[in-house]
Amino acid sequence: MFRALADTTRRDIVRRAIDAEEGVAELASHYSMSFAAVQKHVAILERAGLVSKERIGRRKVVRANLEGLRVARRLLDRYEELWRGRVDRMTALVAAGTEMEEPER
Amino acid sequence: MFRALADTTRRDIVRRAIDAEEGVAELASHYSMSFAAVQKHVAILERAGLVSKERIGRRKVVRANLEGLRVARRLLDRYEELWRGRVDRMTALVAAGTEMEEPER
DNA sequence: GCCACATACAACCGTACGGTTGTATCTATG
DNA sequence: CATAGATACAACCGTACGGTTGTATGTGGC
Repeated sequence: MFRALADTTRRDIVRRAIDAEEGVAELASHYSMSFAAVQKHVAILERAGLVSKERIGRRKVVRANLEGLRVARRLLDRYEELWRGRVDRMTALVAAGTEMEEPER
Repeated sequence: MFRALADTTRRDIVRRAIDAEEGVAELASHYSMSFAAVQKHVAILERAGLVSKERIGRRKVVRANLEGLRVARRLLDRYEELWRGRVDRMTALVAAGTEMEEPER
């Protein structure tokens, strides 16, 4: 998931896939790399659940997957929760009047 | 940034860095790889602004950087904004009674 | 059915990445 | 100040990744 988002081109594809309804070839036209390269990127994004393809005529339109993006965001949210949890625990510790046995080291 | 989060070990280090106050060596003890490898991971996370080190005695304690994590989350939020913007534009389009020239083909 | 278009996939290539070991630096402690 | 502890850094290695070209598959138009 994060691995899929790690590549600049792929993040840009996701961006385009959000509001455009482009096929793979049209997407590829925006970049200075080969069609096949772009297609591989799309495949990776698809496997990561960030994008999905729908056959329309002879094209396959690439659409961003909101739910997929939400999954990634939620993972980052978890970190913030952990952070908050840590702060809470520290606060509780202080509130309980508990001193640290080994002040620092 | 996303590249830094792309590695499993690094994400785990971030997780630990949130509530633990461990030095690089202590962090390394959790993983089955060499000390140097873990240190390189920490260096990458540091360059990405996700983590910072503070000298305490002869150790360097690794702490997660909340602001860094927020940056990543905000980037993902932007995608959702784009998505919403797209929906809004479509709604506006429909509201304006504008028909698509090429319905779908 | 045939041709052109759009996508898929395989084979290959250079390079960056995750890992190793070895050596240097810095700091506390005896 | 010598030594052990903790971190930094450089050189090297295998492999996965981003890119290429070439060929196959599938769909629409004539």
